[in-house]
Amino acid sequence: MLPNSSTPHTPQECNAAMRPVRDALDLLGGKWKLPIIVGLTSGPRRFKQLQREVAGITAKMLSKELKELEINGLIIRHVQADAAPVAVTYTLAAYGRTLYPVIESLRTWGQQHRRHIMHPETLEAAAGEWAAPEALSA
Amino acid sequence: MLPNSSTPHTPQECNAAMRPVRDALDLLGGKWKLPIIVGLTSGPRRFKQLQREVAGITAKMLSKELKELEINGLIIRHVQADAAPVAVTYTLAAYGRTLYPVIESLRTWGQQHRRHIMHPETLEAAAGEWAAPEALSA
DNA sequence: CACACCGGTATACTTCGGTAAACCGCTATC
DNA sequence: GATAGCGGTTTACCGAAGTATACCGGTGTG
Repeated sequence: MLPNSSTPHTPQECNAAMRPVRDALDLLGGKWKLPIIVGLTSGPRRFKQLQREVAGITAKMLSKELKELEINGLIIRHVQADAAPVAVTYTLAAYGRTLYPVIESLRTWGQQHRRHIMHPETLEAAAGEWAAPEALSA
Repeated sequence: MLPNSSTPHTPQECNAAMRPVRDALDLLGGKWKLPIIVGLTSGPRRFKQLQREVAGITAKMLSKELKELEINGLIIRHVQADAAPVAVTYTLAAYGRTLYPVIESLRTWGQQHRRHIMHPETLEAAAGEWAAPEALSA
C-alpha cells in the first residue's frame, strides 16, 4: 500500500513522495540501462563482449550508458594498462546488486501484465469501487 | 535474486528475461505516468482537477497519458453525458492498484539511493568480488 | 602485406517526449 | 455582452534520446 493513501494529499506532498520514484526511474529508464545491468549479473565483461551480449546496442550508446552507470556507482570500470591491447572490464558493483529486488518487482508485474493483456476477462470488478462520481467535490 | 543469475546466459535468454521488465518500464516510464497514478490513488478526479494536482503537466500530455493508461486498463474513464457541461471522471482501476508494490519498490530504492549519494563512504566493498579480470574468457 | 580485434570517439541524422499557446463548442455567472 | 470554467484538440516547436556509419591508434594473425 502507498503511504498515506487515505489521507488528503496536497500537490506538494505528492511531488515529494514521487521524487525518489523519479530518481530511480531516471537511473533505470531508457532502453539500455537494465539490459546492461542484467548482462553483468553473471560476471565481469569487456566492452565488445558486452556489446555482443546486449544485442542491438551501438558502441556509442554502450559507452554513454556505461559512463552513467559508473558515475552512479552501479558498475565498476577496471583498466589493465599493462596488457598488450589495453583491456577494460566492467563489473557489477555490490551496490548495483541492490537493484535486484526492484528489477524482480518490475519483471513480476510485467509478466502478469502480459497475461492480463492476453486474457482481459479479468478486467471486470474494476468499476464501482469508489463513491459514485456524483459524490465528487466539484 | 535474479533467476538463473549463476547459470550461463545466451543473449537470447537475456532478452527473453528482460522483456517483461521493458514492458513494465514502457508503461511506467516517462515523466507523468506515475504522478498521474499517484494522483488518482486518493479517489476519482476530473480532468482539470487532475491537471491542477499533477502540477506542471499540460492538457495535451495529460490527455495523451490518460488515453494510454486507459488502454492498458490501469484507469477507467467515465463520462456523464447527461450533466450540463459533460463531466468526465478518471478512476484508478483495481488493476492499477496492482502497481503499488512496484511503485513502493522503486520508491524505497530511490530513497536509499539518495542517502547513498549523500554518504558515498559506503561505496567501498564493491571491488574484488569477482574473479580477477585475468580469469576472463577473452 | 592485408586483415581483424580491441576500446572506444566523431559526425550526422531521425525519432520521440515534452512544451507553449491558441482554439473549439458548451454552460454558467456577473 | 464579457468573462471564466469545462474537456479537451490542433499546430508548431525544441531538445534529448537513439541510430548509422565511419574512423582512430594499437596489436596480433595469416
